[in-house]
Amino acid sequence: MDNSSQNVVAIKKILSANDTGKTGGHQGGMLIPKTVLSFFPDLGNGVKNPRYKLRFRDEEGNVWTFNFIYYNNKFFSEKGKRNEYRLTGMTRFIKENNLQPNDSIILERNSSMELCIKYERSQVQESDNSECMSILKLGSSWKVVNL
DNA sequence: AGCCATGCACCG
DNA sequence: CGGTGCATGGCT
Repeated sequence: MDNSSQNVVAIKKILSANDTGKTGGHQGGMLIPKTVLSFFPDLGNGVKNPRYKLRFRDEEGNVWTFNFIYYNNKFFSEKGKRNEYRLTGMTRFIKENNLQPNDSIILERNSSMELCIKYERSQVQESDNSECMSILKLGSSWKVVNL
C-alpha cells in the first residue's frame, strides 16, 4: 500500500445557517475550516483566488461538481481581507437532500482517489409527515408488506 | 477564524 | 427575470 500522498480520508463539516442558504445568503456553498484543509488538494498561494473543480459521488451514484476556492485576496491587494476556503456550487445538493443548519456533510476519498459525499442529520426532521414515515429498522424476521 | 450578508454577473 | 455563484465587505 502507498499512503504517502493522502492520509486524511474523510472529513465532516457541520453546516452553518449560512452554509445552507437559510440566512438569506446566496454564496452557494460552505466555508471550509482550516482544520480540515488537509483533505483537499493544495491550492497554493501563487495566484489570487485559485480554485479546483472537484467531482463528488453521492450515495445514489449521482455525481456533483463543486468548486473548491481559496479566497486569498488578503495577499494580493492592500485592502483585501479574505483568507478562507470555500466549497461552492452546492445549492442543489443541499436543497435536494433538504439539509438544515447543524446537519453534517461528510466527504470521503476512496482508494482510487475518488471523492464521495454524504450527509448526516443531527436534527429530527420537522414533523410534517411524522405520522407514518418514520425510519423503520427491520429485523431479519420482518418483512415489508404492501397493503 | 468562522460566519453572516450582498451587489453584480451570468445563465436558464 | 429568477436562481445561482463570484467576490468581497463586515460582524462576532
